[in-house]
Amino acid sequence: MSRPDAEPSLHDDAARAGWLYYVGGMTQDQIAAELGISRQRAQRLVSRAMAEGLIQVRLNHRIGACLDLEAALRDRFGLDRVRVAPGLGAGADPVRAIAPAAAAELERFLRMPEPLVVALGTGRALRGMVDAMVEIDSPQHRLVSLIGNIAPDGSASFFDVVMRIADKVRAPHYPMPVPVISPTPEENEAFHRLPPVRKVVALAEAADVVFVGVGQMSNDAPLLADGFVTRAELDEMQTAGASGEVAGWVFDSEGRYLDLGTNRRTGGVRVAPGLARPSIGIAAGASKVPAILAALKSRIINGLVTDEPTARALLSRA
Amino acid sequence: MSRPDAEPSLHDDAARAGWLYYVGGMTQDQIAAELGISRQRAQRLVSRAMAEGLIQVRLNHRIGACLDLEAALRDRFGLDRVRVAPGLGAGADPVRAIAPAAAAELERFLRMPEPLVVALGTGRALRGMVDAMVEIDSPQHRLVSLIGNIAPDGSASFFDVVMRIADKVRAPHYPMPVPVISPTPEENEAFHRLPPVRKVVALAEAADVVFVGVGQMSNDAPLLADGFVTRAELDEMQTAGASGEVAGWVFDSEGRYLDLGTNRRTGGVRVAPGLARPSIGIAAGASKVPAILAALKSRIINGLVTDEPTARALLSRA
DNA sequence: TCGCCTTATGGGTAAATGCTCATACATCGA
DNA sequence: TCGATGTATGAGCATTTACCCATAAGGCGA
Repeated sequence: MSRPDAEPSLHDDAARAGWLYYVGGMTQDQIAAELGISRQRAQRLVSRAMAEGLIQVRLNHRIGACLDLEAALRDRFGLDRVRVAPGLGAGADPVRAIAPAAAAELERFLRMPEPLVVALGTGRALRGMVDAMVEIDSPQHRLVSLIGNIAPDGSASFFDVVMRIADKVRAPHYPMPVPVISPTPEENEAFHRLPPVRKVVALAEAADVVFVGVGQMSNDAPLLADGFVTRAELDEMQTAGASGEVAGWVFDSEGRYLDLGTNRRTGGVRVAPGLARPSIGIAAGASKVPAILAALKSRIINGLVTDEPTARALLSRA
Repeated sequence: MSRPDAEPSLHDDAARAGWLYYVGGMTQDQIAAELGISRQRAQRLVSRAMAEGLIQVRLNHRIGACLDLEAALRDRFGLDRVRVAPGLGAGADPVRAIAPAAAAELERFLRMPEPLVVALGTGRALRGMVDAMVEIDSPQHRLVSLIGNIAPDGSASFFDVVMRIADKVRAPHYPMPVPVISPTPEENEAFHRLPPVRKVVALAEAADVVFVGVGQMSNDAPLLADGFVTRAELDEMQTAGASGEVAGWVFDSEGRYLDLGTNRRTGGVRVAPGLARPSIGIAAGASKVPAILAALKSRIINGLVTDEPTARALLSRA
């Protein structure tokens, strides 16, 4: 029995209510009458539509101050693509601010007709970007992960961005079937000698465009919070000048990859600095400023999506 | 640097306020505090951002497209009630797609406490609607058929919708005890002179709400397939510009009833065009597009339940 | 089957929002 | 200079929305 959606699901109702509210400009009373439900239920549906990201809001105007910051960043770091989203005020999660802009930037590439290989890192920023994306049918592209998808506890999907994007664009996708960080260099190498892994690695290295988050290596490092490195390993790398990481690979304040600590056991593909293909960093937040700065200096990334306060901080420290 | 401390334009402020409101989820009070303005000004900026399209809202859900189509149909044809169900893909029976939506629409009326007279046509679409209906005890309403229930072979129930609905709502029901199409105008008139028939006709003409299918008059006409008209009669009416039919009454491409062919011998009640009471067409399918278009033009129906591809076709031909 | 636990529902209410209006300010023309 | 005209502002108020809570409904294990 193929009956895809015979009964209007909760999502359908929520989407409809949200549409009537935000697009149709109706009050919740009117929506309740229209759908034959109570006002409270209408309110819950509308709020659910927003919470689940069924309703997407974007700013269709470049605020002058942000444009100025973009131009300044472009000048100062020789960037190809820069987007600065308005800040949301202290205390707000900067991912909320940059997600729509990041999604728009990714969609730009996905809408190109010629087939592209898009390489992706992980992290909360990329996760937010994907959530803010619309569904877009682009089966001509290939999506490849830069970073292993096997977490320390063996679970397969952490912030598995590639899978989620692939859902939305219906494009072939290639997760990196290795541990994010292996216990020993030998085990890491063993994984990377496997032919299927070599294929994915080759694909990632040949990517036409790269989207990555940027992690700080201060005490609030995502690598530590997510259990990929121990406190001792973090200490060691901090002492050696670790400033940030991209796709799990740690670099110093000049953006030079370190040859120690977990860098000897990190799986997947390191984003090569200084290449011509677009390499877009998606990152915002005061604690990430030194890391972003370093990645920009060595051109691990040559494009940036960030928010207003982060942009200001980058310029004042540069 | 390009514009040292340029005064932020009104648009900039509006965009920023709208951003903080819709993306940041702040209250207008908080925005006012953040930007150092009065709450009223914040409110005006937010509302301006929306009015000028600085803030774009879109729905990231499959039914989003359907809602857009509904709005377009409502605009284009001045309809009161429109539902567009998501298409089920080529090859699938469109009745399957629209039946749940049609049932929901009918249930809306049946749930009303005040007694209604509901007039019904026949056809596969209405049959599907009834099958998709839940049982609902509404003895306050009366259900009346628009169309005769005597088939050419003398059998009484073909797609007899009224009986089946009545089963589900346990409401009094009034079949139209005349032939769908009589052999001669005289026989038809003889039936309609009978007092019981006149009562049913009067009831149908006073209906508070009408649900009908819409039949095409191309070579795959339901009237022909079900043996109500002969091939010769169909030819004659096609030559005269027949475009579709509602409850057995044939009309041209502008929705004007023809005065020839079987229209002179059709029993039951013709749905009068342009009345205020809801008259909901339940119809989908590529071959029905010209018929639906005609019925919409002359407002034989002022409401529509259809599916996505049909909705698109209606709009592109309109 | 019963009773417990989780989840959904609708009433009530405080907070937030949108609207109207009187007023202030500025611009422009006589 | 004065007045007229148009526009922006904030106060007050009606409407709308969000949240809390008591209760009902549904699911699940004993």
